[in-house]
Amino acid sequence: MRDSQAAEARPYHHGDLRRALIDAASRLLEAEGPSALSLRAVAREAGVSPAAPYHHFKDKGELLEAVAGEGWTLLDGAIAKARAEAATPADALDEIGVAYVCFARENPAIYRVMYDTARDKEAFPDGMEGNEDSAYCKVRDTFIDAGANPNEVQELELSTTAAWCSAHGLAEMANFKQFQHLKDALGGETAFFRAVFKRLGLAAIRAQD
Amino acid sequence: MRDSQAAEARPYHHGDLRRALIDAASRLLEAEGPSALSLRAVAREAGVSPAAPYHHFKDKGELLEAVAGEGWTLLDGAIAKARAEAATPADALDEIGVAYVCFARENPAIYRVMYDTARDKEAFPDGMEGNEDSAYCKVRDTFIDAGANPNEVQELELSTTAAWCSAHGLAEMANFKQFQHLKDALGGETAFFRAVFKRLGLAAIRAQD
DNA sequence: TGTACATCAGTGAACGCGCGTTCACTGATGTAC
DNA sequence: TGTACATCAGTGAACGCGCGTTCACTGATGTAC
Repeated sequence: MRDSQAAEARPYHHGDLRRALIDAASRLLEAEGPSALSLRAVAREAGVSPAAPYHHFKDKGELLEAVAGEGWTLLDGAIAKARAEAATPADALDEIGVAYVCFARENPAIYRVMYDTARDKEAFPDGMEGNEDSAYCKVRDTFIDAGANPNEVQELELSTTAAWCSAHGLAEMANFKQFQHLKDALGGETAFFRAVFKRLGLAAIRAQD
Repeated sequence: MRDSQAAEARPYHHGDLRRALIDAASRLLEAEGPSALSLRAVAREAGVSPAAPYHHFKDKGELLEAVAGEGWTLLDGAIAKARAEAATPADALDEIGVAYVCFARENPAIYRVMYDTARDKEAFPDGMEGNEDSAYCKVRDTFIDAGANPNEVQELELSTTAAWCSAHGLAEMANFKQFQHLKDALGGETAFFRAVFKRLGLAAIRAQD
């Protein structure tokens, strides 16, 4: 207990500083917001000298990418869960959307970092493209489950894109004051998200095929 | 021509420094990206001392808000134009979306600032709420033009929200590499945007009423 | 029309700050023999 | 099992930097008389 930061008497060698730095960054992000995130602050939060992170990350950007990657993994999980628990494939489309927006609401700063780094790279993270386990492919496959023709690849991609963009847009505006009365009228934030997706009629999209 | 920055021999009193600072900020944003935007850089770009902006803006935040406000005005205009030029009200819903995303594509950094400040305030800019001329209201009224029941206020708001969120989402992801093959297949970026909105079936939403 | 003076809109130097990163270093660990 | 030594993962001081903002100032403008 000789160190004010760490609960345990921290050994000279940390054990898993990489992990600890990512966690510290996540904590700081949610507590102070993205603009407050400096490498020095992360090191401070992890109870380590400002130079220590350089043994685990090339630079600040690489740490941020790691945080974003962690976020995408969590989001993948939330989407998979929503899909698995939905009563019908058509429901699953809405419920995946709800889960997506809820994730963004619960981790707003990490969500922001996820998209900031994605925008910088002008691409979804690697996992989304070739990876059949990616969240993007899960959404696409849910359209197929709901009756979309798997052979009409282009239509399928457009549907998936449309659904994904809607969810992202809603995630970014979810906290706007202008929506408060809708949330109240519908009985809560989650109900509001669900109503928007139902209104979009994602399930109806597959009927066009 | 004694000053390297300004083309004219600049008088001691600028004339309209407020305007010039907003323009300089917009220029810098698009040229260098949002992270490069400092008050000092804006003053430099405008050919003025670092302290000069403080006669026109309380602080950096107030300048950014002014830039964002300018952006919203431009976006309003683009939406009004798209609505006016569309062949039918149903088309207008798609074309407003296309115009929206194109605006974001043409002014990516300003668009980002617009939403960053909006998110910080947790609200659309003032114009969107009570103001019947706001872009948001224009979209809502286009749904009515297209056949939505103006008395079902809640449904109407949900439709407008759904459309708006879709457009924002697409705007933020428009440049992702993963969409390149769709753009190519469809014959260009604008065609891709249009296809996504058609796929969303915004016009079909009003048919549910 | 002329002049005194208040006000306005700039200047440029300075402040303290936290940042990302580098450096020479040192303590801890693990491995070859 | 012990020991020499290479390697690893930290330290903490220092670097230069650009930032937002403040300050006392000064040149330009406009207005009252």
